[in-house]
Amino acid sequence: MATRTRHTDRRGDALSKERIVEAAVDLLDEAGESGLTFRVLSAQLKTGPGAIYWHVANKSELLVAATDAVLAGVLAADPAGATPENAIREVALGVFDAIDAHPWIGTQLARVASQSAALRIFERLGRQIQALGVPETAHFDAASALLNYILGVAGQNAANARSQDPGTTRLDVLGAESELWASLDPAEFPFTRTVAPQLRDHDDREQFLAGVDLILGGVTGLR
Amino acid sequence: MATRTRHTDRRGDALSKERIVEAAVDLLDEAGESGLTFRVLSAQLKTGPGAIYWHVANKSELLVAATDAVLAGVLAADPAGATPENAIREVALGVFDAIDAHPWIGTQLARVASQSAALRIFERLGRQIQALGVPETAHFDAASALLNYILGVAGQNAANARSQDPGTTRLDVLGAESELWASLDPAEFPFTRTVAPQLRDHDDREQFLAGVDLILGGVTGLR
DNA sequence: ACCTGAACACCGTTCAAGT
DNA sequence: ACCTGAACACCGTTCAAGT
Repeated sequence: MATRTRHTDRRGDALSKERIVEAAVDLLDEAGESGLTFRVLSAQLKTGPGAIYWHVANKSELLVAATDAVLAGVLAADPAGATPENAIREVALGVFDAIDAHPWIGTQLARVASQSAALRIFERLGRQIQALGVPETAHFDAASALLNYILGVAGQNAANARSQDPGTTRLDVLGAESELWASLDPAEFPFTRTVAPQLRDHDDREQFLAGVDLILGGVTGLR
Repeated sequence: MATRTRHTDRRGDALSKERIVEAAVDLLDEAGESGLTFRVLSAQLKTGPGAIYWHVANKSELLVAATDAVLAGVLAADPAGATPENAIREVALGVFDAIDAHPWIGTQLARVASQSAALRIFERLGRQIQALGVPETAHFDAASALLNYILGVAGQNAANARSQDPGTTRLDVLGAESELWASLDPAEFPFTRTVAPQLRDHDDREQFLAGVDLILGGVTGLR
């Protein structure tokens, strides 16, 4: 009745896919996407780069596993929203906030089609779409539209995070971007210039939700 | 009154940013994103890798310029749609088709926030939103939602293209994916399984348009 | 079975030297 | 002003050799 398995955890530092993924997530969070290197990662795990390949096929698989690991937590619980609309907002915001906390997830989601993480988001969204009482023929398109919108925002937020100097705040970025928009050629960019002042004090999260609501509005309009 | 400039085009092969970008686009189209290398590119241009750096700051700038070059054509003409809705569909489909022809554009658009190409798409969309007759306060959110949706699809389509073996057709991919969906755990993926049969004979382009229409439906519902 | 770490085949980028 | 191409500082990945 020994509580420990055969010989793996005599010491707690035996290599495993979980430990590798965990270390990769830490590295990505601290050093960003360019900070994840098999050399740095293996040094952190006190081993050689080759050892990682015993547990993980390649870097791409490692990134997928790291994304899954973080999003698993977010998507574990069924959304508690009282209405399907609220449940969808909840799922969307969960992904949004996860990307806010771990920007590299955004890059990963935007890059890799039909990865298990994206599939799980799709499933969650679809179930709530089914509860919305719209024609069945519209379910697939509706869930797909929501997913693609979420993945689009994911990619852009990740890009924003990547281009930010460590010191700058979200407000600095918006201010600079707003000035850039205001300085565009009025003949070529009339709309963007009109909207520039709104950029400075808009809230990314609220605008993200507004987009979700526009899609929801379109879907419920089919009833 | 010589028609040729000082000494640059004595021969037509003098290096310039345009020629470099042109060669980069060709290389990206033929060999994919991983095929674009400063060594291969400079060999194609019959020069050394260092020469490129006289005209282009780095690889990232080259990719941005290549994306801009291709999308400039797509976004040059004002959309001819009779209604704002149709004009928006036209812009969206233009981007969609450009990505279909040059998948690497999708990756680029999904990766780089506020790049000039994305800004031009945003502007085009926004102008038509203004013509839609919805409250002004909604214009920014509406244009942003459309752009993010388009960029999300862009990223996924690029990812699909990247993961495809050169031989496989779109139908092969859909067939395989449909089977994968159908084989998922019914307890965990009820919605995705329900929708799996629709995947096999659905049309990416039509589903893309359906998503645009859902957002448009949400926006016009604000009137 | 699992780990080690040197070595391979690449990258993007720099820079002294040329014209 | 513009080009050349060797060299630098990295990568991901492999693999013979160890335990």
